[in-house]
Amino acid sequence: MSPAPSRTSRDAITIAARSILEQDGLDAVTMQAVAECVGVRAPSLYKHVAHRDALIRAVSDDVAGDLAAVLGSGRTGARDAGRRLRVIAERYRTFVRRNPAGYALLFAGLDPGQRTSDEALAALGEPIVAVMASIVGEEGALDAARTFTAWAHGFVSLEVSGGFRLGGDVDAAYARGIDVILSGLSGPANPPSG
Amino acid sequence: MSPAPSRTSRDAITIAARSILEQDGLDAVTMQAVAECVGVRAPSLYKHVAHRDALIRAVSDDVAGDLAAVLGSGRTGARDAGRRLRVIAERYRTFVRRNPAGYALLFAGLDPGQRTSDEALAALGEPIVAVMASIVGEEGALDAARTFTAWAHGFVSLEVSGGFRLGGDVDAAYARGIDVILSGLSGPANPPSG
DNA sequence: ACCTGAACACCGTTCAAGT
DNA sequence: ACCTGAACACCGTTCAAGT
Repeated sequence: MSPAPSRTSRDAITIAARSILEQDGLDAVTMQAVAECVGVRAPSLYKHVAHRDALIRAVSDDVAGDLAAVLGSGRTGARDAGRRLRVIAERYRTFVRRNPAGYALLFAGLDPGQRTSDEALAALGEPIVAVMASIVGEEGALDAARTFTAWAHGFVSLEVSGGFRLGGDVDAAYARGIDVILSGLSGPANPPSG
Repeated sequence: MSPAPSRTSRDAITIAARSILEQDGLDAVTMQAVAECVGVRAPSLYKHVAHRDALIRAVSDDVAGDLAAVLGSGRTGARDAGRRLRVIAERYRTFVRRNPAGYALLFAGLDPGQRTSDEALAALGEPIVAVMASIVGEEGALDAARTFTAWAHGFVSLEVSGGFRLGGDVDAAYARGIDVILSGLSGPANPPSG
């Protein structure tokens, strides 16, 4: 009935771009490649996304949403806070290893308008802050969450980008790192008065 | 005497590229922009670098060398190991904040041939492993260095890419993070038997 | 109202021709 | 032996013309 119903959608375009990104890298996410993937010509994409940067941003938000869902799900699983933190850490690492290029996108864009939105970032940090509150108390939760997040982000980033090339048991090093941080957070340097 | 002495050099080209990178981002590091910066036309660059990727790689190695020099210099400065680690951590953060785009380059290239060389990486980690050896002993040094490096890399990466948008005292959070890790490394989870 | 081919500016890279 | 203009393939983006 309508003169020309859309042959594709913003969602389909975003999914296609994300798939190409993980398979062949950011440079391969070409307007032409994405267009071919959804069965259309490149200029048609501009009916659904403003420009390539906006498309990359959409992919970035998509990844952030998935990660937040993974981290926030099943929050009632483990009883003590230490175990909950370990569960979160494992989910975090698993997600990044499965979506390395997409995850890198979350921190790659130095220019504004392309980087992840504030709400998406807050959603990512929320479950971590919640667990930390029950470990170090409310007032130290943000600092503790930052320390944990910095370590987890740094570890998986280094792992994914090939920074751990000296072998050794990387799985064990990850588990050990959680122990170090948990121990340090309740150690002498971080009394509840902090 | 010689028919045509080089009007530029690989070093000058690398320095120009690095300067453009820090000022305007990776996308601005164009063969034409670099060429203009060294007073030559774009095709002439190919007498000194194989292609753009090789130039980016040269910049990356340059940055890695500078960072290694910063981290390794003056190793005899502080007496106790904890203070030495704090000094390294501060130098690390200062360097990254001064060379954000160059530092990001060290971990951006997922494709081989473009990422930092193994020797450069080893040089970066060496002073950290050395300090860790005097804190947790030889056998736990590599693991401890990885935990510290992951945290420091993660913290400054998040900071530089705008991941800490909730305000708060970021300087204090960094100092606190060092305390947490130092405390955790000598805590109950990490006895010398490790 | 969406799709398309053609066109434009730009970039990486090659190469024959200059000196 | 290095430099250059011209050329090629490719990409992002725009737009008039189709249906």
